[in-house]
Amino acid sequence: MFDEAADLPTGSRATMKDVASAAGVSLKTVSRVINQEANVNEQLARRVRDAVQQLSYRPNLKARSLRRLDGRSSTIGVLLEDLSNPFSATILRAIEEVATARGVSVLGGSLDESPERERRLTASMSSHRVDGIILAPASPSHEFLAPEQVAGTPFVFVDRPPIKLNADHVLSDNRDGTARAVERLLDLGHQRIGFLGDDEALWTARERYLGYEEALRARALAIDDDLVHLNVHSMAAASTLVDGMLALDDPPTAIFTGRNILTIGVVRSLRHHGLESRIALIGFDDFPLADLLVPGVSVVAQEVALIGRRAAELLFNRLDGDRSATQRVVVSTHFIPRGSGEIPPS
Amino acid sequence: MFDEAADLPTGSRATMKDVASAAGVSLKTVSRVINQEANVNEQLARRVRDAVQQLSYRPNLKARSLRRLDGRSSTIGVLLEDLSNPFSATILRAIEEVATARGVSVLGGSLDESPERERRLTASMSSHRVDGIILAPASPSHEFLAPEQVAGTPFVFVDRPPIKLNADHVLSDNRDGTARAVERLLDLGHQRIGFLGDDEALWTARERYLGYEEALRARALAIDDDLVHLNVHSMAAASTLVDGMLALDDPPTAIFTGRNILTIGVVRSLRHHGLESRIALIGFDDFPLADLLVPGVSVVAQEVALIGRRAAELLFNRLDGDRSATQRVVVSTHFIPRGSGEIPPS
DNA sequence: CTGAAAGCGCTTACAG
DNA sequence: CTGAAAGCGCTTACAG
Repeated sequence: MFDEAADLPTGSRATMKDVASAAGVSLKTVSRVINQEANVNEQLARRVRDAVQQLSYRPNLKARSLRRLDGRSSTIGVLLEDLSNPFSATILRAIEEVATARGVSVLGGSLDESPERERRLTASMSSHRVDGIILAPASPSHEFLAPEQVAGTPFVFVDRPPIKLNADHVLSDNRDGTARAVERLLDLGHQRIGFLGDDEALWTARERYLGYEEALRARALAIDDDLVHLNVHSMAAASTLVDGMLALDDPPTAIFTGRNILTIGVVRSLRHHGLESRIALIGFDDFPLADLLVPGVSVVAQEVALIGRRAAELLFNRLDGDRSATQRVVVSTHFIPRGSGEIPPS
Repeated sequence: MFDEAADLPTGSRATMKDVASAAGVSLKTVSRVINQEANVNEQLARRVRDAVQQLSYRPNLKARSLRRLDGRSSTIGVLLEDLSNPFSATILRAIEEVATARGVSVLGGSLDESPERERRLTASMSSHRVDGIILAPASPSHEFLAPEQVAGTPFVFVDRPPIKLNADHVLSDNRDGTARAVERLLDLGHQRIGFLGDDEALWTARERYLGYEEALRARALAIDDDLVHLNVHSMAAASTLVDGMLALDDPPTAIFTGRNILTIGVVRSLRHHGLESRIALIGFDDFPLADLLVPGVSVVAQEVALIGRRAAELLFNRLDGDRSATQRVVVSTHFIPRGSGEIPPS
């Protein structure tokens, strides 16, 4: 079983030099065969390939990229919020698809909304000399990445735009998607529409709130502070806030949630009060089984995989030499009616 | 904004040599400071640190690992089924946690049940000279990895054991977990329990079926072929098969599903027939919102993050020099009662 | 405590 | 078409 590697001591790997002497040719000839350069005698090439097989030789990319003029490592860095959440996981997978097709590997990392982790992991990626970085940013300023950019590492931001840095980015149309969904509720006759949103420090949370505000303003409706809650971080907090809104003298007839865990919190509260079929609900972000709940939960869905793919395409375009102006790509959200968003005011 | 990097031409990075001349010291002194070796004059060290800052210097890990005796790249490879599915994503994240704490980066990849992709991506990891590989395998034999192992790359398998290769692995107790859940149904008085399972080629699918068989045998109950369906690949297929079982003269009073998407297919079918509160259901693998369905879906849950963590720990133990015998770690599943599994036969 | 030389495994730039 | 020498950015092994 180990015969093929018997020529080398255990624990060490064949080098190009080993292949060269096994094949009885020079180092350079092996390099030519490995890199599929033209003009190699077929007989020599054969001997080289046999030796490669024999020794289980694997070219050392670190040595290659150290010497190559372009210095490419065939690696990109992908830093997202949390690789275990479906949003980040889907983006990573979409990027991986594009990268693998080009023979490029992906170094992944989770930032957990920590600016400190963002600094540390971008520095680490930089030490690995990745060819480029795709980043769903966590920090309030990306000035610190300017030296990396100048040194030649292209950055593409996803989900949130860069701040104090000029770089390509791919975003969802958070504001428009929200405004159009809220308009639907208004069209059904709802006048009192609650809003629950995530941390105001997050660009996406602010944009979604602005979409809500925009839709109400367009109908000349005032914002009722009793119905608006920002900085809601958990499912439980969302439930509690809805409990409170339902106890108002003039409770909402519809609710819009700016994030899927908040949507689920609202579903729990409405169920608890037996109101899930009386009060309308639309959530931003789709989630699994939303269609199996009763009623099905209507959502503004993001094209998550498309966001990842576009980001990867932008990055590889830059690596292919595209020097044109920085791009902002906006990926459209789409509304999925499932029942909860189609309930009229009662 | 770019002043700090002004000393170097755009598109190039500072090297240790640049830092050395900026600080007016030798290369070796810079190396000492970067690697935090003792016995460096504090004044020189300061000058070096200033120059590092000034030039935005980042040590080049590729060059470092090329020269270092241990050859470590501070990178591990993680190849899973599909980085976008919650199971793989959770494992990846758990591994990342352990790796990051040690300053090690993670190269991730999806195998999509393709043996060819497994070969290609392990070879790619090998070319990147990762320090070790964690693998949820897709191929029917892992003999081809023996040369990599001999060359010194440790492998840890997750979710499924290695075949024709001796390597550490971390598994769930698929068989026991299933047997114990089916026993619960038997204890409730169920005699006709349907089983829906995934592709028989998958080790986990076979184990879960064996658990079902074991539980029935222990009660001297015969397996009824009309109630057992293996090689069920999709939610829709599961629904259709349940439709068929329900039309039998002697339909099942309970169903066990070997995978979460099959569980959801069964829920759909039972609902369609209005039987979700009449026929018991237990699924292998938890899924989001299982508790929000009516009735809640009882499941055999895996400790997914723990599987990832254990795998990472095994791998780093090997990298730390552990030469003891190959280990099999079995992580216990646990039953979560939510209602659907507690329905008695009618 | 500091540094000059050699070498990791490749590719580059030249010769022949 | 093939190969010997130099060098990528570091660490190692020695001197001083």
